[in-house]
Amino acid sequence: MEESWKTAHADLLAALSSQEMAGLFRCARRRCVARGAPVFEAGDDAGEIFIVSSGCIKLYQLSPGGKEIILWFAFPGEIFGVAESMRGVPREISAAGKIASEILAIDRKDFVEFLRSHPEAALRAIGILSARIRTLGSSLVELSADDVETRLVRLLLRFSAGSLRPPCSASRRPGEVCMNLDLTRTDMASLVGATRQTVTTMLVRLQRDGIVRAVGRHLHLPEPARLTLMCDRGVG
Amino acid sequence: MEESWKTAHADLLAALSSQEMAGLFRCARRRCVARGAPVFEAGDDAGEIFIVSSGCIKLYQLSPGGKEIILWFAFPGEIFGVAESMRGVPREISAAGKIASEILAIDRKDFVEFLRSHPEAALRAIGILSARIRTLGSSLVELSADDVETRLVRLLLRFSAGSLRPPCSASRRPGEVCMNLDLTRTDMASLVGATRQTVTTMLVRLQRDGIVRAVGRHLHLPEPARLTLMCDRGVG
DNA sequence: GAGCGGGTGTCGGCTGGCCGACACCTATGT
DNA sequence: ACATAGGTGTCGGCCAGCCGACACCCGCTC
Repeated sequence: MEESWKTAHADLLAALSSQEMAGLFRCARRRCVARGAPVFEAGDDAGEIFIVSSGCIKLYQLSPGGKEIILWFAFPGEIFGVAESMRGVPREISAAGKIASEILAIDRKDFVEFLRSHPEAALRAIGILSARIRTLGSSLVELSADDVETRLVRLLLRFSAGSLRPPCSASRRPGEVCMNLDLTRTDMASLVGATRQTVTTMLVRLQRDGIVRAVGRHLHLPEPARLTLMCDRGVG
Repeated sequence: MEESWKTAHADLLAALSSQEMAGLFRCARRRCVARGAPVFEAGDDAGEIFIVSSGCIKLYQLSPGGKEIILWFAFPGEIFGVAESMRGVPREISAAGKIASEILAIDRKDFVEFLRSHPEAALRAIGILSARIRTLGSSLVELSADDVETRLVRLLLRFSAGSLRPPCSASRRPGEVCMNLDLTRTDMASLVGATRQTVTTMLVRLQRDGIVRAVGRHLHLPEPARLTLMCDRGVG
């Protein structure tokens, strides 16, 4: 019954029979990715697409100035590396393991052939890409309209809401949600388009106000509803 | 021979036989959109997807604070309104005519059926969405890494490079490109994530430096190469 | 246990770009 | 001819957030 670890991006395989899935996986190569190790980098040939089987992959892009901007994380079940691959252009973004991970690599031509012969899967893929477009679009809007605090709060909500992983075992008060993907402040800064220092300061303030609670190495949100409220105020 | 008016987003129909295209268009309703008139708005039911047949449609999103952020423009041949429609959720963005336009509306279920029965078209659609993902991703990176001037220059290049429309008839010096989609300063500001005033100031400076040239109501870029250079400097 | 590297908290100075305000200039319709 | 509306140029005040710098803390390896 606990299906909620899946994200909106993840359901490519859901519509397939186990037989079809096996067909796709037959041409997949299993690959290990160490923490911090690159899967691909900007400029590489985009000959493969990937599926995360365990761990977490960081997708990021370097600005011309060398600053690293994290676009999103790919969790187990999600596909990544699709955009450039399906257009036949070199990689524009980079991917690396956030933690030690295991992924499946599939040749572009195999994947294309698979989509061609499985229209349902192609429609799924369209749905996944659509979701990603909306995520990016909204990030864009946030970035140019909200201040850092709001963006940060939204980030916290996003990464706890879906409960991408099982919640931590630490004591939780009723209603409290757990953000157990432990991001460094630098990661958060890079996700939110701010500096490490600013993020630190904001988080300290949020803790002081009882809006977030530090539990061991990660964070809890005692009153998610209050945070949601914080984000939506704007016009009034 | 002059095919270059098409954009990367536009080639959904390219792979189809004229017969297949006719099949798709049979279930399309032709619709006129006045300048400034809405096609759909955030919150609406996303029951249709659209194809621009003439004119130009502005796709934008309102921030909670009411600020309008332009995500992109859809030009003749391009499809829009796909993302929400393919996921079965209400519209999150809004669309309105930038100028008087004509569009085709297709019911979601007809479009899905079409994709299901035309795998090539589905693959095309995936390519189009992929391109859009990359565009949005890059905008995100720019927005959080570059200053307003750089972003503005990049915008000018983007909208002149593809020569989305035939160049203007005014005299052009050799090598000079024409940006004949006349955006207001406010539009540019909203595309670039800045205020109208800042954009104005920047543009005046760029004109003073001979980097852009005002021709009647729109702009020319005498030395596009120099602009490209401006954007790429960063690390060095 | 010394040394080191990566993550964190904090401070002050500086500034890009936001905000509000105002004057001007062209269309457009009446 | 006038009015109204939308687009443009410019100014000064102001502040959120950037930048550089430094001190601390923890876990790691040699």
